[in-house]
Amino acid sequence: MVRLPRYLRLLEDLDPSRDVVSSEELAEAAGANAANVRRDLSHIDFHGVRGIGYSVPELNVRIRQELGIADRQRVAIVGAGNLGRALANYGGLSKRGFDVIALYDTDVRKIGTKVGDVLIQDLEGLDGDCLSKSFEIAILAVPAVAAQQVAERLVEHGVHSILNFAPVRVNVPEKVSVRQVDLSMELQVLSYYGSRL
Amino acid sequence: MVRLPRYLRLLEDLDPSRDVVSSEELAEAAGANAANVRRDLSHIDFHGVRGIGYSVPELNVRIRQELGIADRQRVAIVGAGNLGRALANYGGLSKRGFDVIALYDTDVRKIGTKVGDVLIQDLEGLDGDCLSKSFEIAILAVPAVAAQQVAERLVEHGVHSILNFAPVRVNVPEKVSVRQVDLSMELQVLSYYGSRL
DNA sequence: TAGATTGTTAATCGATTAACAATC
DNA sequence: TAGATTGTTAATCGATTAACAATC
Repeated sequence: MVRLPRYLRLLEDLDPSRDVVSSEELAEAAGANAANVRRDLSHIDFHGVRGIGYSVPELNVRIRQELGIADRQRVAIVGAGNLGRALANYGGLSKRGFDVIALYDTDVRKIGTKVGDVLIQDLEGLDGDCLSKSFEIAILAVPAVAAQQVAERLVEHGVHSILNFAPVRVNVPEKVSVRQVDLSMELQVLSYYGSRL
Repeated sequence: MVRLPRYLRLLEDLDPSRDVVSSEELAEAAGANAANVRRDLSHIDFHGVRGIGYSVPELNVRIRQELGIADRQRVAIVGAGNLGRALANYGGLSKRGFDVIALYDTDVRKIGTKVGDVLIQDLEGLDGDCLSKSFEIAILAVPAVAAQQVAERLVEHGVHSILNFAPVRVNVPEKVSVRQVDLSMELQVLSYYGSRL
């Protein structure tokens, strides 16, 4: 559920000495309602103590478990353009348990160079690479025209979660989950809400 | 409403010779239901012709109107790090009616240089700049620690829509609308859906 | 008329939340 | 016991959608 990461964020930001947190606090951090939080947590079968609150470390573990990020996750980025490079450089990912282990491009001038610690590799090599260092999450940062084709290749190689920054919807089998981040659509929605204030 | 930009995207991608579109097509493009589409459009008081469909050019105009993007929108980006630069360079924005007219940073080594066509300016100059070339939308691409402070300054200068890429929620007055794009949270949600397939 | 597609009704579903008993 | 806070009920609200009459 979409609020769990927000609860997790609060837990991480909390003073390390804190060992309990209330539904009230979690609600505020997530922009939700306290009853809502209690619902959510009881729904993932996590329980607090009446009159006290929820155990911070236990909740942390439980949410990570639920999100499927108990272990560090390996991520590949496809497309070493401006956006792909920015994402590869973004330190926040590692802090949150995601390791960018590969950056793919088709431009021979880029292949072999590095972005931060990450080597840019030939997209053609995807097949072989998958044998050694596999990843289940990929970030698509390629031009719109290439997105569908690349998505299909990724899926072929066992990727089952795609975060798509290309401004087109990609069609993938049902077993693959995709999230679309489209800058211009975000701005349009923002403009919509902005225009009715 | 959040689906309008998706309808708009289809209209733009449609063959220019097409002059009508059905709720069925719009639904497919937006990942929604045809009844849903008809609801949405009738809700913004836009009507089609029974047995025929909706007029493509008229719907295009109507949606833009509703989203508040009938005219081109001026956007400023704050933060000329990797992400800010990537966003400034992203051609897709202009195509969708958004002009990046300013890129702010506090790093004296960056100020005065250009990213594409956009000059990097001193954040301190925000006040004066606002007099000449004002913008109502800003994209926050600064480090988490600076986000709140910068957001407040933007709001002071009349910005009332903020797209926030910094991995913290910013607190702003009610009259300001904010959208949060948090890469690691997106990945966490993605992982959640991926892990239950 | 026959075919197509809208606009709207009515049913359904899920998400939200106030409220409060339970209980630490 | 008094105070705090959970867990859950029940009411409410809005979003979704099948279905179909309206009508081009």
